Amino acid sequence: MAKTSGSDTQSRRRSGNPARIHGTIAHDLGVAIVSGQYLPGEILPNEIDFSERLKVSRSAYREAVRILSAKGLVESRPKTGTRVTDERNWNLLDPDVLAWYFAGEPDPKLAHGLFELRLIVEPAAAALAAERRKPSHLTIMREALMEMERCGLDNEDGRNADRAFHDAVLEATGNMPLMSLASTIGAGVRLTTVYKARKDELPRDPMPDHWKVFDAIAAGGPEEARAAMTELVSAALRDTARALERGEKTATV
Amino acid sequence: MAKTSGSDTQSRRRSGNPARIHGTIAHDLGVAIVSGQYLPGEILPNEIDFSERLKVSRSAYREAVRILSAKGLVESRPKTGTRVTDERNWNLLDPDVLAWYFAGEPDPKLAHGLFELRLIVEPAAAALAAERRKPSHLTIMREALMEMERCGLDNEDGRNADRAFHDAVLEATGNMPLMSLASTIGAGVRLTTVYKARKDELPRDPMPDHWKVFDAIAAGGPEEARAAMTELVSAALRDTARALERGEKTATV
DNA sequence: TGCCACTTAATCATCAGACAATTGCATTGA
DNA sequence: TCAATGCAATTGTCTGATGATTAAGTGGCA
Repeated sequence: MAKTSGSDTQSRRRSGNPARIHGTIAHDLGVAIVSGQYLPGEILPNEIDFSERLKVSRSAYREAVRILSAKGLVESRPKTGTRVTDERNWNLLDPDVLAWYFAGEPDPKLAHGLFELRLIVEPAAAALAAERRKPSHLTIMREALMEMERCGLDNEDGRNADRAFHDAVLEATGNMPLMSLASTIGAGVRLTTVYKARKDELPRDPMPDHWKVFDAIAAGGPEEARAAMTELVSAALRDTARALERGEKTATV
Repeated sequence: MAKTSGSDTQSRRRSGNPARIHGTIAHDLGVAIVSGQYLPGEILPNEIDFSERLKVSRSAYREAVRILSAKGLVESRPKTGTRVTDERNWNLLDPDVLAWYFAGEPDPKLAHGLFELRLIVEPAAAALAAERRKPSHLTIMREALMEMERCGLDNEDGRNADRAFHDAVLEATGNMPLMSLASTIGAGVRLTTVYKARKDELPRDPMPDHWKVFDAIAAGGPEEARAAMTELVSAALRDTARALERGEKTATV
């Protein structure tokens, strides 16, 4: 277990808040668990020993465990101790858990799973958005795309704009469960831009696809929006596929 | 804030575990928040006062707040206090949060959102399952359906079997993010059987639709499975629609 | 042998109280 | 008007003790 950097809500609150001990412990332990450093079924050292080894108070450590428990990663019982739960119980849709997954080397299998989810959800969401979007949604989408054009996808601002666009589409559906998928979809979107950052490949311009989706949503054409989004995600998957197979990755995570 | 009953992982751990104080506080506070008793932006009483009022120690109360914070419901800062976050930040895909939502009167808008999600995800999942299911998955599905037939849907066992079937379909996709949606989809499934329990309406037999899905998955026909699942969910939505509009509900939650 | 009630010890759960760190806000001064 | 400063409220962290739960062992008994 090591550093503590990360963009999850635990180790670093939403806007530059200082790291709290329970948060950093939860982050570090969470990363250790999802990366397989502690296997499901394994039992963590007891609170006293572990908190001592981590050089923190028992209460701070316990709060960290509560966080992990709330996300389904561990389960505590008297006498038995705190054990890592079966992977099936992990709440993968939790933004922090997902962030912890991608803190290290992205798992190609999970990455593929995320793309599959995008391919299922985003076209349908685009169709719904085309029917329900309000002017404010269109404004957000337009500005996000313009920001993408201005920045490009080889930097953080551009990637955030990309994610903002996809978020806005989900938001425009007015469907709360779909909106909650934003962080998951966003992780998938980010994967594209990270994997694709291989310089030796021609960086296909993603903007035309994006604008097609936007135009369809703006025009109120559900099926056109669905088709355009399908094309967009498919293209992203194609661009990423080879890198995924090889498990390759570039610097900026 | 009142009782503390519930089937979430906080107030009652997986298998008859006794309720822990931090869990019951998290449950009660969580229900109070999602039911609008505390509005987003509102600030909770400070730890000392509130824990005193709740008759629990400050540490137990703090652990409860950590749980809520991990699920995105609240945010704590020194000096400011602990405030309820914007609803957009709530992790609706978290099994506990969803359970808390439906602890009281189900919100028709949310219920509709869940059906929409089912209509998007489940047909696609059925198609994937048809391609990838293993014999073990088919066994689980078959047994779940037989259990459904044996019990009917007007009791807890039958409803659990129903959910087990839908879970198994997601499981068979081998897609981790989709599997994590099981609890969310399950909540949607449960809604059907709860809303539909109006005795004066003819209880359409749901089994043929279910068997059609099963047969298609077993036969390895993706498109047949997709179509059958679409039909199943659509029918469930139709059956539920009127009750949803009227916001009616029956006893057993 | 096989089974049940009881004991035991390990671990988490809860409590109480103190002190530290953060931070929004008022106050002050230029 | 605005920036620097100090204050006070609140959460954050620490310490140490006691209670509750429970898996596993123990012994009696049929």
